[in-house]
Amino acid sequence: MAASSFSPIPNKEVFYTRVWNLVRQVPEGRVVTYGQVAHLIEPPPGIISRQYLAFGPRWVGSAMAHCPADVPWHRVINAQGKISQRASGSHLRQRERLEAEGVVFDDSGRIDLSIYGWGG
DNA sequence: TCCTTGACTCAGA
DNA sequence: CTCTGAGCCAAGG
Repeated sequence: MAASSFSPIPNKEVFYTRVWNLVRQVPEGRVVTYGQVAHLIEPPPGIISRQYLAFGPRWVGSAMAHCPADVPWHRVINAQGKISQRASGSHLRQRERLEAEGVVFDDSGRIDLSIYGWGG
């Protein structure tokens, strides 16, 4: 009933902010996976843990789709250690930025998370 | 309001 | 190693 007078800030907005805040803490030359981000941050209140486990990583992806310019979005990759190719074509610049930070790619275009993974 | 698309991950074959 | 299906959310037209 309280939501009739004004537009309340969706929990997803808070979730996005937490995602951006965590990504900003990723040091240069390190990478982190979507699933790892979803696991490190605190999920919004009222969220079902089962749904969070299933779609948490996708929410992180949605958050990165609208992340501010100061967020090192290029340091976020998928659990396979590879860069997700997207229609925007920004994945090309993502690899370019990572290589500029000293990240080495495998012959298959995969990054060794044991070395470049955040906390690894 | 319905339908389509999407920066994901895991398990099984 | 690669390929497929399930999960059942969010944003835009």
